[in-house]
Amino acid sequence: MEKGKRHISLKDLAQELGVSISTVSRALNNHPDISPNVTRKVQKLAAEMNYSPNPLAMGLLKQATRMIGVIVPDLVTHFYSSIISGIEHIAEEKGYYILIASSNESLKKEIKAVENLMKTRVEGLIVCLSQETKTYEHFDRLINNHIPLVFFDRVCRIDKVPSVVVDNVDAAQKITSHFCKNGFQRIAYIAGPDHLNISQQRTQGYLSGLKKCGLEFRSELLVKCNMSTLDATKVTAALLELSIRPDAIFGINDTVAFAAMKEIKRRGLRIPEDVALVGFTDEFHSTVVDPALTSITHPTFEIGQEAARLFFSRIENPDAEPIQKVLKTKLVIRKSSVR
Amino acid sequence: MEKGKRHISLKDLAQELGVSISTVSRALNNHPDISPNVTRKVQKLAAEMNYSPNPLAMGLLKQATRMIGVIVPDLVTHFYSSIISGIEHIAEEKGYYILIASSNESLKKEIKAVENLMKTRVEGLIVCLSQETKTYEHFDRLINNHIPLVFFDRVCRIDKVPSVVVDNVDAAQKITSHFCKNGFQRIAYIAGPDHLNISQQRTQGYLSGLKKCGLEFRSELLVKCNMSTLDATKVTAALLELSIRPDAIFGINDTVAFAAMKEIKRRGLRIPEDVALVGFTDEFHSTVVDPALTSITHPTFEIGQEAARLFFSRIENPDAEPIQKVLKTKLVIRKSSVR
DNA sequence: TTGAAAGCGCTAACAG
DNA sequence: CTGTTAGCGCTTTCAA
Repeated sequence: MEKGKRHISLKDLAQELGVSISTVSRALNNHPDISPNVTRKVQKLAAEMNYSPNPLAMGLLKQATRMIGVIVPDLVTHFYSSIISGIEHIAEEKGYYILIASSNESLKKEIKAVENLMKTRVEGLIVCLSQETKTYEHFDRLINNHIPLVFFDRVCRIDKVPSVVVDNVDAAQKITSHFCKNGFQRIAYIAGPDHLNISQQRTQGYLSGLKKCGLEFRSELLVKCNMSTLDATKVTAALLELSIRPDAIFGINDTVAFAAMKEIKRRGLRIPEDVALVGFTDEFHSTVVDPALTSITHPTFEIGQEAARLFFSRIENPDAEPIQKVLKTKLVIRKSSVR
Repeated sequence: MEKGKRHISLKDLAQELGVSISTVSRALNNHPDISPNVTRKVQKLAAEMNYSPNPLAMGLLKQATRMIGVIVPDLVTHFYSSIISGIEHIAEEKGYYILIASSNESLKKEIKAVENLMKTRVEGLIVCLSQETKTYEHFDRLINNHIPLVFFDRVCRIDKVPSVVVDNVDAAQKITSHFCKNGFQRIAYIAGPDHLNISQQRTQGYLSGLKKCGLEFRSELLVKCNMSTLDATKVTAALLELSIRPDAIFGINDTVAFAAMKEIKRRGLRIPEDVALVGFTDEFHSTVVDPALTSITHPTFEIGQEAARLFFSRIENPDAEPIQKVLKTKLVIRKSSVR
């Protein structure tokens, strides 16, 4: 069995049976014109010889590769892996494959990923913006060419592109209220870059949460970081060194929450006695740390599924108004935030 | 720009320039026969019109899709995601894409994944066996058909298939010696299923480690689990309930180590004072738990890179003797194992 | 130096 | 009911 003959083709079947290629093709597709006899024979042989249609040939013919490109900021955090699982789940049902690329939180790599994926003729893209992304020409090009596109979590152009997000305002508000109910008064928030929708919305929820509880907003308690461990550690340190330090902190995501936790402990402060802590993380990580971290858990798998569903409805109905799915998060209360 | 004309083809370029398709093709490939003039003109227009060759057409012609199938037991742990990153890194250099499938630790899904990936005409497979996999017909078929195959971490058929593993014997021995040097006497080991090479080898390292330190092997301290959190919790509980309980435990992987940690803490025992703990995990998880977990860290990214390299040398030289790359692990000592 | 034609695997319009 | 033909985008003889 040498190279080049690993897969059998319609031709092989046709030769074997002494009929034409088109007859075989029709029989395999249950075309009504073909006699039941022939159909049966063809399908039997195809099964025996383990025939499977060549997707390259199909793709070339139909101009459809049944591939979706997926771009995520990174591949190694649970958040994205789990979303990818969700996407894959729906894609598989539809007989689609996904091609995964990571932007590594870099705009340059994101642009490159878009280009590369388009070169491979994926039918469209499902994307979470990189942290650096503030310009959108690379997506506008797709939009103008009517190439199916869906954003999730970190999104843009929502008037033109379907998207899946969680209710970040609500989530941040839940956290603030929770702190408040538990008697915390000086609630700090470590935010991300301003241009990211998730950061803006969580800030908004933080502010409205404070107001709802009748707490005054103090600008020194709202700090920004670039969501790296290093930067998060630095801003946490700054918070803890305030003349009157916060008695509660919430971090915008996993990385930030864990960095904060380490820094608080490193300084010999106790959680939650000295400083309470809440993050946005997943089930697994939250329970493995000590103290177990109260956190907002994202419905990651569902986010992926929903994004894929939006993608397919886009393929089927390209001209429909783009919709935005907003999923609810859950606040899971653990030790890190209750005295 | 309606559907079906998103990409421009050689034909488009040829028409625009009033030359034949073959001339365009040659010019683009810098064929020496073509006049420098024409070559220049063609390449200029191609660049302007943003031409990129259709990989489907190429694949059909060359019977090579430039795609590699990757099958991992799961997508959501750092270990595999990071290995995938490594594979992707090398694949990208070579202009290859990877198609990822997860077996979810199930043999049935693994077989299905092999089938599906082969149907998409990937050029070969890079695989880590599922936990359930004890039979290998689905891989033998590939081997017999000379389809490039590489295994990593959990491997089989190593006389026929190149593979990448870590030195598990050495790693387990390191752990045992480390415990011993720190004065621990009753060292327990939570192993995985017998048919997995990683489990066998680590058991071997555990045993030789004990011997080297002059410690006697006690059968009640060597327990097996199926590497699920549930099962790991159960066997940890059993260990802790022994009439004379172990003063040190090492767990075969992340899941087991964390489950053990939780169970130890749940019973009010202190780590490392009452029971020391060591695991096989990655940097991130090990430092985030409390106490920080001494652990063997895998060179995950490199494992992926190495696997991809083996894959390509397989493609280039299909008949070479398959080799096995053995990578070294590192024991990173943290609080969980030193008194 | 260039063009025409065949063929990779498949479907579909057109003829019988 | 079945075969012939053209064509998806590309490379590569073969001819000119």
